[in-house]
Order: sequence, then structure tokens, then C-alpha cells
Amino acid sequence: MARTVDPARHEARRLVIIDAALTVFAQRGYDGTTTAAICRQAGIGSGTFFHYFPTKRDVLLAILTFGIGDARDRAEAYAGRTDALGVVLDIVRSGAEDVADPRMPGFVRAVGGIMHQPDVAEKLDEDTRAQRDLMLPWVERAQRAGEIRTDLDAGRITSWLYLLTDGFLGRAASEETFSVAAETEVLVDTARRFLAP
Amino acid sequence: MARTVDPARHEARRLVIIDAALTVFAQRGYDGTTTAAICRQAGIGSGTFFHYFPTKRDVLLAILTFGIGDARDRAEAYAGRTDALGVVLDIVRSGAEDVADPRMPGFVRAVGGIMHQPDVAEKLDEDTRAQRDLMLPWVERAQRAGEIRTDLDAGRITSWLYLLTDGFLGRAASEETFSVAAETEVLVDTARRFLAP
Amino acid sequence: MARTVDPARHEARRLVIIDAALTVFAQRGYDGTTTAAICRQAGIGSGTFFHYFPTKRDVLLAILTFGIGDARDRAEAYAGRTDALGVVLDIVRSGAEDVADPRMPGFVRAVGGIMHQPDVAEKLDEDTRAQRDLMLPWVERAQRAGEIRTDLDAGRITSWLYLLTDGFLGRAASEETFSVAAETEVLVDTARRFLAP
Amino acid sequence: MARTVDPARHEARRLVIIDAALTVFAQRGYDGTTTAAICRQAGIGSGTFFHYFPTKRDVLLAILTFGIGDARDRAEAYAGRTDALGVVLDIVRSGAEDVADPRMPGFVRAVGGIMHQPDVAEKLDEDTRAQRDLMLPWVERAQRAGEIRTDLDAGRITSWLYLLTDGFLGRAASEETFSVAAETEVLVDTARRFLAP
DNA sequence: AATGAATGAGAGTTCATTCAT
DNA sequence: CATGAATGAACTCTCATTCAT
Repeated sequence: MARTVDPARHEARRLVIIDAALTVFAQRGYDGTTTAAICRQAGIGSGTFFHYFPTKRDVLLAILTFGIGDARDRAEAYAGRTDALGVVLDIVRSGAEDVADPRMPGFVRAVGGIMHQPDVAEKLDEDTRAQRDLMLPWVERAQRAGEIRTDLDAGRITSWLYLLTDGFLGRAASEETFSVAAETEVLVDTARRFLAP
Repeated sequence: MARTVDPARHEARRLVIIDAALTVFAQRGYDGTTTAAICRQAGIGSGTFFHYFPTKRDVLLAILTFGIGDARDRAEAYAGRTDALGVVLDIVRSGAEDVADPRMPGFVRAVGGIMHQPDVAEKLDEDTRAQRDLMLPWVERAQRAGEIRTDLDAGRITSWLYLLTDGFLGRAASEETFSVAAETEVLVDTARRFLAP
Repeated sequence: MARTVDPARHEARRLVIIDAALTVFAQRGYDGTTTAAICRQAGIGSGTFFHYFPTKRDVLLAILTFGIGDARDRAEAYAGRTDALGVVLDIVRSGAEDVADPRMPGFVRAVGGIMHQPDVAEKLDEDTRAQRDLMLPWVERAQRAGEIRTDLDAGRITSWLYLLTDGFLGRAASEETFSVAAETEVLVDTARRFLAP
Repeated sequence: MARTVDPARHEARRLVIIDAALTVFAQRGYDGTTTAAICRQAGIGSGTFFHYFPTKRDVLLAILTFGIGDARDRAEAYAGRTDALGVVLDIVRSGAEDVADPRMPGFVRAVGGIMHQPDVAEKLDEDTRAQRDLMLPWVERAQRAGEIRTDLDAGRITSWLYLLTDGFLGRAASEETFSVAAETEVLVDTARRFLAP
């Protein structure tokens, strides 16, 4: 009978669940989130949830996987650019723009809260590596072009740039009065100061 | 009669529990930590635990309260100094030194993971305020002395300095290769660059 | 699709749990009854129990609610009768018949044992009121008809009649040799003596 | 050293604990009463409590033992009387007077709530027997004197008289508006009606 | 495919009781 | 004798997950 598998419909529903989970994780943290709450938010039954994800943790991992894909997509967008420093600063700026999704800070904290679980840690590592892979080549290029300092190697510089965006995310998460729009300029300026030879 | 309450002994045991809790929270996150695990770590029975703390969350709050006291104690240490910029950088540096306790990053993430709980959020706010109260006056003094930039007001500058130390803590937490000792110098240098007029 | 909710099945199972709880409460008292024991008696898992009742106390309240419904149902059975005294004595007699369920005395004691809990007290009040509402009008009618004494007002007479049935229940509960069948006649006779003008 | 055992002091303290326990049992039921609450009420430490009573249940049993002693003491007061019916009614009346202690109803319910425990049941039986032993001979005498009905044997009549006082106690316990003073007369009158040949 | 009723492992917490001081 | 800190057994309840329909 019935068209049992409509891949598009399946994928769409999967995304609905992922989005719902992101929302609830951000609000209540990982353990504070019950599968029931995700189902309510997604408008599905609990049985359906487990049709799409074998485990609550798997939804979380799926969300993280999304982020990795994102980083890779963005890599292509920069291909062909010749102003290495400009790209580096653009990446920094785009890090600030992630905060645009108001769920992000809460979600980041939620993930941090269970980072001690090996599979989560691993996925996060992959995430981090994907981001580094995006940034690192441009830092190296900028160094070779003499646009930025060379007293620190490219790897450390990359770490520090992500330290800035991570800190930015954290501030935005915890400080109500931290205006993302206004502070983004300070972020880019601070990155520039940090990178100056 | 009856040596019923030996306050010193009581306080000591309380500290043992707090310390044990800090260790386990850092390792397994807040929800991943069972009271049983804390008791095992502290070498006490479960009943004893609840003799000292009415709730698992109360141990966490007690740990955070410690941090607040710390900030206030440190304030006194700087009293009398006249080199405002020096003090500011010292505070930044001491932020990096907090990472000396290898449990700190994990603990910070654990707390982040349940920051959505109102009482935890409140305590953290208090913590943040205590830290700001420590830093802010010295930033203002440094500005008046013309030692640092004045295009951002003292409040924003303070936020940014903590953004740096928080990001530093986060990096140390997630990146194995991030050498605290070596990077502390970069931190202070970066703060100096950020503060330059 | 999916026969998700079969209300009849749900209600049936609810009744099974209620019945099991009544049995165990009667045997061991309220606090002496563990939810595990109720589950065992009902042949269900512990999770199922809490699927039907949010709290152990809620089962108890559900049992009491049953009693209230009972009283209301019975009210209809008497509608249309014209022999007020006869109805009053029938109600007294039916009170004695409640003891037919051998669990009743134990259950009554169990409820008494936690009557200090506000919600239980409230439900019991409702129960009492439902019973009074059943009896009172017939007492008034009997008084107007000159069938019974009028030196006490109808409310007090009603209280006294329930005093008799309650006492009867208590005796049946505590005295092994108290033969319900034989004593019921004494009960009705005593009520008659009490009511005589 | 010290006068370790001062029997009078010991007995006094025992009574304080018993009284405190009676108060708290009446207010919160047996299981609702923590030993800590009894200690607070008695103004003693928890260790002291267990110096006087090996078990929480033992305090309860001690209270019940008191009642038994009471019944025996009263027996002597009636010795020498010749108006059997008068004594019977006096005993009934004194049953109503027990309610004078406002804690009594609550305590009775508390005891009922754990009557399923063998030792409590046994003590209660003893209590009941003591009361019967007080009443029964006078009922027999009254029957022989032709003062009261003889269609029921003395044992059943005794049961019914206690049924009245128990019911009275129960009403007083559950019905706010039940005025003990006013209703006591009704009680005696009802007993008289019940006993009438 | 979709559902939600059923499940039981496991967690936090309470409290009678012990015992060193 | 008096104390209260320490204890752990036992209990209620939560929630991820399974599975019949």
C-alpha cells in the first residue's frame, strides 16, 4: 500500500526534529531537555522521534554535524580571494554573526555541559578541526604576504582568533547588555590589533 | 558536656565535600555527576552529604560562592597600587592562572550546562558582578591616567578583558595543545594591544 | 492508523490500579504501602503506575473520589420514595453494608492516618458533605412528617446517624468477633431508638 | 563521678518525651512524625531520645500503655458503687471526656493508621480489653438488676457502648462544628435509649 | 510510517538509628 | 548522662527507549 518512503518528506521531518531539539537544548540544556519536550516542540509523537534518531544524543550529534558541513561550505565561498588578511577578518566576523541565531549561546553551553561524553567530544573536535581547516590556510597566506605578525606560528594564531570568537559568543550568551551589532566592530578591530606585526 | 559541634571540623568536612564535588562535576558535568559519586570521592556516606548540603545543586552554588569570595579578597591585594594599567594586566594574568587548577575548564562547562536554572544563573551573575567590581575601577583609573584607550567606555573595556580571559579558559579546556604557561604571555600582550590608545 | 488511545482499556487499567491500591492500603496503611507493592498487586511495572497517577497520593484521592460518586448515585435510587424514616434507615443500613468489602475498615484507618494532609482532608470533607447531602433531606422530611424526634435539628441528627455507622465500621474493623450480619439489625434498631420522638 | 541515675528525673524526662510525641503524632500522623520533630518539641537532642526509647514505635506503645493504666485506675474509682446503670453511663460519659484533650482525635487516627503493625495491634487489643474489663462487669450487674435490656448479651452491649464512644470521638475529630460539651448529653441519652429494655 | 502506552533502571533524597565525644 | 554528626537502607518518582497496533 501507501508510498512508505518519500525521502524528501523524511528529510524535511528530520530537519523539523533537529530544529526543535536545537530550540529546546538551548533553553534547558541537554539533560534538562526531555525527549517529550522535543516531540512537543516538533509536533510529533515520541515513537516518531525514535524512528528518526535512535537516541537523544544522536539528535545532538546531528546538530553538530550540521555545523561541520557549514564550515566546509563556507570554505568554497572564499576560494579565489587574494586578500588573505581580509578573508581572515571575514571569517572572524562571520563567527560573530553566528550569534545572530539567539539559540546559539544556549546551545553552545548545553553542548559544553556534556562535552565529557566521548562521542560528543569527538564530534566537537571534528567541528573544531573543520573550522581550523577553514582559517589556517588563510592565516599562513597572510603571514607569507607579510600582512600579519609572524612571531607566532599560524596554528597558534588560528587558535587565538577562535579564542576571540568563542569569547565573543560567551559574552553574548551571558551579558544581556552586550550588543552584538556594536561589538562586532570591536571584535574585528581587536583581531586586527592582535594580528598586527 | 558533649563536644557536640566542632565548627572547624565541620567546616573542614564541608570543604572536603566541596572539593570532591568540584572534581566530579568537572569530570562528568552536572547531571552526569551522581551524589553517590561525590560521596565516594569525598569518602563519606550519602547521608552525610545531605547533612552538609540540602541538595546537589547547593554544593554547586557553594562552589560558586567561593569564587565570589575570592574576587573580593583579591580586591584588597591591589589596594594602594598606583599603576592602574599594571593592575589591570595583573588581573588579566591572574585570570589565566585560574586555569592552573586543571578541573576549572570542565567545571566551567558543567556550570554553563545548567545556567538555564534560575538560581544558578543568579549566582553566576553575582560572580560576574564581583569580578567586574574588581576590574572596573582600575580601568577607569587607567583611562583617566591616559594609559589606555578611551574610545570605549570603561564598562565595555572590562567586558572585553573578561572576554579574553574567558576565551582563554575555553581554549585551555578544549585544546590539548594549548600550553597555558606559554600562552599566558600572549594573553597579556593581547590585552595590552587591545588597550592601547 | 495506530490504535493509540483506547479509552475503555485505559479506564479499565486505571481501575485495576485503583483496586490494587485499595487492597494494599487496607493491608499496610498509607505509608506502609510502597508504590512497588501496588504495582506488584496490580501486575504492572512501576513506570506504568506513574503513567496513570502522578503521585502515590493521587491514587488515594482517586479512591476517595469514587466514594463521592457512589453517594451521588445512591441519591437517585431514593428519589420518589415517600417513607422518609424508611429511607433514613435504609441509608444507615447501607452504611453497614459497606463493611461487606473486608478491605474497607483497613482502608478507612489508612486514610485517617494521613488525614492531616490538606488535600486528603479536603477530599474527605467533600466525601462527608456528599454523604450528608444524601441523608439530610430525608431527615428533614421525616421530621416534618412527625416520624422522628424534633428536639435536635436535622443537621445534628444526621451527624449522629453517621456517628453510628462510623462507629459500626470501626468496631467491625477492630473486633474480630463483631459479626456484621448479626449486628446490622442492632444497628438499625439502635438508629430507630435514637430517632424515636 | 556524677549522680548518674536520678530515677525521678529520668521518669520526668520520659514523660516530657511521651507528651511531646503525643502532640506531634496527633498533628502529623505516625509516619509524618519524624523523631527530629519529637526531639524539637521535647527540647532534647536526638541522641537523648534514643536513650529513653529504643525505637520511635516504642514511644507510641508507651503512650498506649498509659491508656491501659488509666482504665485500671478508673476501675477502682467505681468500686463500691451500687447503681450499675449509673456507673455504665458514667463510663460512657468519661469516654466523651477523653476528647477534652484536643490531641486525642488526631492521635487516635494516627494509631489507626499503623494498626496493621502487629505490636501496635496487640497493644491496642490490650487497651480494648482493659476498657471492656472496666465496663463489662457493670453491664452484667445492670442486666441482673433488670435496669437494662437483656436481649443482647453483656459482651455485645459493651461493644455497642464503645461503638458509641468511638463514633463520638471520630465525629469530634472530623467535624469542626461538633460541640463536645453539647453533644455529650446526647451521647448519654443515646446510650440510655440503647440500653432501655 | 506513526503513535503513545508500557517499561524499569537509576537518581536524589529522607530519616530512624548508632556511637564517639 | 547528653549530644548531634554520621550513616545507609529504602522509597518515590523521572525519563529514555521499546513495541504492539
